[in-house]
Amino acid sequence: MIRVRDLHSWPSTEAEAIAVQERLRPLVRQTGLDRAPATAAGLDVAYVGDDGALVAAVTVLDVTTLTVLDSAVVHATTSFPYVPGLFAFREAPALLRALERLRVTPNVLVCDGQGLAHPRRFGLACHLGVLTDLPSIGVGKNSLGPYDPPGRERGEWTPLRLDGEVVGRALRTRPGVKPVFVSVGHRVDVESACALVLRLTPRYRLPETTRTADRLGRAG
DNA sequence: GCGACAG
DNA sequence: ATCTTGTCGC
Repeated sequence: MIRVRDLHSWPSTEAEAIAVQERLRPLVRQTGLDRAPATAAGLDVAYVGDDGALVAAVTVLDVTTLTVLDSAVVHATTSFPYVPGLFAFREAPALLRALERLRVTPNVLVCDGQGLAHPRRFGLACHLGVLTDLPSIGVGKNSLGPYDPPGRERGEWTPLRLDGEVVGRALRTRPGVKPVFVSVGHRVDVESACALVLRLTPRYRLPETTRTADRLGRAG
């Protein structure tokens, strides 16, 4: 089963949150995946109306058949506001609780957001990866920085830069459709991350993992 | 100071 | 993220 490492308490101010990110950043590892992952987890959060009520959903898929092997849902309330760069402090607590409820431990976490493609190189994917010590990757629908459009064909990509540093890739998963933004979360290399994303996108722009998690979250 | 800014 | 119908295209 998945165990969450108690590396820090959850801050309530932006300054504390930034301090946590800078303290955990050195723990990120980019070592390549030993072998192609057989299972992958999709994580997503749905917001329900007024306050900070949300639903964290996680699904575990067989990478070959794209069949859902396991899933978990957690209803919670966030107090941390949405601040670009501090996204994890809003969604990670509930997502971690959902991960702890899984009966099947996935080989890799596919997060809905950025990994190293983050202002302090510690996006949601890095945070979840380090706290669970599981391989993880970030697949964002939008980029935090500018990027050159990759070729029109599926599989083509361009380097994603931030502050002049390569932090990920803008990857085309569907011909002529807006690319997704892939970056390393923990214990994976960019090449393996993109290969996995392509396996998870035989039909749609977004990985099947995030699609199933998204649907589960909306269903409640 | 002003605008931009993962979900 | 979320509010939202029809419509254009494969």
